[in-house]
Amino acid sequence: MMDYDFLETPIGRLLLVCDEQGLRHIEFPAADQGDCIEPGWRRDRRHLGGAIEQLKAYFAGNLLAFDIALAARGTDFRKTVWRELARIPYGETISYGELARRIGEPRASRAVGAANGANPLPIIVPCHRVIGANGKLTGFSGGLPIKQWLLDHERRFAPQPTLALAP
Amino acid sequence: MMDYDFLETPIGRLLLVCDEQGLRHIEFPAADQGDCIEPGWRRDRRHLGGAIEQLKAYFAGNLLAFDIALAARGTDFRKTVWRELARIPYGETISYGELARRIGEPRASRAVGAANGANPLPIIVPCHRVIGANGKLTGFSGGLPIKQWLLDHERRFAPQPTLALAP
DNA sequence: GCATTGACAGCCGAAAACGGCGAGTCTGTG
DNA sequence: CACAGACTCGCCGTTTTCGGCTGTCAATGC
Repeated sequence: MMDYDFLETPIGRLLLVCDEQGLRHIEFPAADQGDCIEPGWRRDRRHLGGAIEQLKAYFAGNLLAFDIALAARGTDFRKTVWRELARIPYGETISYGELARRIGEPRASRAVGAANGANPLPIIVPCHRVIGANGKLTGFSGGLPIKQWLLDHERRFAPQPTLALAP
Repeated sequence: MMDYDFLETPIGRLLLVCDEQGLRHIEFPAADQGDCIEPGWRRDRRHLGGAIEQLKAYFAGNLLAFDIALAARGTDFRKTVWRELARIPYGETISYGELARRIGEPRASRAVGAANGANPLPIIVPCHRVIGANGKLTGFSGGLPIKQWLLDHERRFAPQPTLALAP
């Protein structure tokens, strides 16, 4: 049984989908003109409450780490990549190659890019924190402007490490 | 001498045909607009009693294996396939390729599909328990919805193996 | 009559194409 | 010389494509 509902955010309307096990899918319906809603789903936010609350807090700048049940489907490799994505702290960015190294596949940077593109839970699984080795943004399911917006937003609210200047 | 009669079931009206040796034919007359009845046949359920009783029990969920005389006509290859079909247990499914392997013709999966399509005794010879290797249903003489119905029905009444979970 | 062909309720493996990359090279500018 | 941009090539997982293998029947062509 799949439930869904929408959430209005500063970057547009989000479609959230979940089943009994957790959140399955987040989409930017503006990107696709279609509704992306399949027959058999029901509009019901009872099981989406936690996700909606945390996303609201995230966009308000009050939440640095999500904690909800996720139920993303994918191959083993992709799940490994997504798990590693979740370990990148709020406000930080790394390169595709660095992520490849972190999962022990130092030459799989390109496959990491593909796995990033297949991430079904953008924002919550922070694929936007991965950028090119040269600093360029290079791609995002919701469009590069949204990726930039998310990074700016996080840079604004990230806890600044106390500056330790030499006297 | 051929006898026939009809039977009302949850999936529609069935036409049953038999001769002295056993059941010859089962049809979904709704699918074809014609009556499928040939001149010379007589409407008489004396020799169909066993089949009708067992089909009723099957649809009530009280019968897991048929036991009636069958007189299906076909080539040797088809009869081999149909015999193998009858060995698939209630509530289980296998792929066309798996059935081909079981009859010792590992590369004849496509021919198995054709033989399935020529099965004159659907439901009793359970061609509905054969599905694509990817899990899709792909075809059934009475229409895919009925195939799905039969599989759901059997999954509901199949004896569940006791779950042996690690403590 | 008899051979040929094509269409089916499929499957499997190999090969190729395709990305939200990266490191290195080359080239044209100031 | 420093440097940005275009280009090449190797790398990797995933998806798509493709050919070949089957029995039967109906439709062809001879």
